Amino acid sequence: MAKGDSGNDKHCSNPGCTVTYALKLIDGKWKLPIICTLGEQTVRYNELKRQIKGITSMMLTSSLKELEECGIVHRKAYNEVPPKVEYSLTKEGMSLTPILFNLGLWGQDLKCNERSE
Amino acid sequence: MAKGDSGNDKHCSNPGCTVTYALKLIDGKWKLPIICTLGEQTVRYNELKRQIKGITSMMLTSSLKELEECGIVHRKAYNEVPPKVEYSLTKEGMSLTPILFNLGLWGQDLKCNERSE
DNA sequence: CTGGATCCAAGCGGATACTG
DNA sequence: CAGTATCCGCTTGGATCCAG
Repeated sequence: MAKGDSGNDKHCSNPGCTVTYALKLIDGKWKLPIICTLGEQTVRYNELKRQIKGITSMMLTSSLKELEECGIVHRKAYNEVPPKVEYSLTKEGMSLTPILFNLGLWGQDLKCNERSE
Repeated sequence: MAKGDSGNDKHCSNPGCTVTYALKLIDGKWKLPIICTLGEQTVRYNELKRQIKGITSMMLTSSLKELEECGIVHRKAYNEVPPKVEYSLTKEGMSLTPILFNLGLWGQDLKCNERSE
């Protein structure tokens, strides 16, 4: 609609391709695990790292930063020693959940069909 | 549930992470454009290539193959000379559309909030 | 017309070590 | 505790050429 169009976003004829934008926000190996781990709770950095098996500090930090920048995750830092930072989903982040749930149902459906090949 | 679990799919606590599976199916630069271009129609290979600006034969072919293998796209080849192959969405593919639409609405919402930063 | 094969560049993500 | 910095391999996708 405004600027920021890099050339070929005309394909997704239906919603104007905020779909592509949305998918980009949750793209990357760890975004989904982070979002799901947060859920309705407020979780500290190291607690996230502990619960999400296999993630490194770097990936956790950078993923959280991206999720924060686009408004999915809220970051609250306490000025204490030792440091304490809590992460939680924003209301926009929480509104993703039902959509992902539907997507999951759809995926489950396709998974079944796969077995009949 | 069966085999095929590569280690850490336990994160997405809600639907069991068929979400991750679903997202993987539509992952890649061209899957979405292809799905949206197909829509309700039946489109030939070269017509797809023409409508999806920037895609190469290779990416179109491989993307279509993956979409076909997972049951999103239907491929119908006519044994003719010159060759004629038509692609269309399966009913599972079409059932994705409303979900993507909701995802698009969600993305649109986040896009607006972005401007206030 | 509908692909397949090969080569190559860029980016994502992993491993490791370090810091306030 | 909560990150940062650097290096590096692997995967994704693009360019080009070839084929039935």
